[in-house]
Amino acid sequence: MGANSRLTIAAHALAWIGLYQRQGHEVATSEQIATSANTNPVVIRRLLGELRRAGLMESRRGVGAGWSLTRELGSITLLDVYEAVDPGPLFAMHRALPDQGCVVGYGIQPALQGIYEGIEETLRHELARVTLENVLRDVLAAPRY
Amino acid sequence: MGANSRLTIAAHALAWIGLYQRQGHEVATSEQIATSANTNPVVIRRLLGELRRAGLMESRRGVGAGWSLTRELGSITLLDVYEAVDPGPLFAMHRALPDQGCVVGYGIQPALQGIYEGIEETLRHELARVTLENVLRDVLAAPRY
DNA sequence: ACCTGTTGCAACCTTTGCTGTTACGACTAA
DNA sequence: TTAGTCGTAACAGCAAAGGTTGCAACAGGT
Repeated sequence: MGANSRLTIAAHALAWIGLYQRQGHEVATSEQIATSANTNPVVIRRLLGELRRAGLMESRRGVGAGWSLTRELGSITLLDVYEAVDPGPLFAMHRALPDQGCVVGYGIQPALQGIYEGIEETLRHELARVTLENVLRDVLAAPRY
Repeated sequence: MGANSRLTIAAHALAWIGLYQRQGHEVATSEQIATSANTNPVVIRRLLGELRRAGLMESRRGVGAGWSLTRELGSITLLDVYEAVDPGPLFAMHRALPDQGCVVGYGIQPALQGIYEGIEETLRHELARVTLENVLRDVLAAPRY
């Protein structure tokens, strides 16, 4: 499957910023987050831009600029992040319309539509059960050697 | 997300073959299924080949060749089909290893791994609740005009 | 023994989406 | 005015999905 890492990187960034703010800093830069996630600052800015559009973040420009959270980590769920950065359905329909003269070709899309919607609703429910606070707790619980 | 239509096309093919066999035919050809799904026979043969590897189908060659089910539609679930044609995780980790010297970079992958596994387990459970018999019933229940 | 219809499979192309990178204007604190 | 950071466009590289063509392998009918 064309699985991507957008949810992973976004969760990483949010956990990083949350921890950083807890340590007394006001804002975090895309450069700092990119270093931790081992990627390019522009990738981070693009993702955080989508989170800002969803109301989860705000950014300041100019000298001493950077990113900050608009809510506590405990009130942000993986569902909020998922919907912000990973839109679109889990399963795609046919690329070309099936043969509408065939009984199966005619009925398959409505049938699968209903089934897929139920499954995606369950997925959203699961994502909504995990907060970024939970994620950060698990992150800090990783054993160090 | 890079959603693909493999599960959709495979379910379409299975429902088509199941109905066709119920009408007294022994085998179905990739040509017939491709016509119903409005795609190329080779695409169908590739997908059905993966279902055969999973033990859900068998194929005959030569004149009068084609595809047939090895089980009743009622004993095939969407999970069987999903695992046969759509392997790999739902969410990807970072492409490059995060900074292991950073607390978040160090703990993020184990943390997300555990969370993702739970979510995928729930997804599999949901897929397992739907049989191809259910799918075919819904297909035939589509209103005709 | 040949002909015919179908699968099995390799090779290639196009499209799409994600990721990474460079570049540069916009903005703001000092 | 300067310096540091965001905002965003543009482009390249890569991978996966889907479509297409071509052909060998196979098996039933004649």
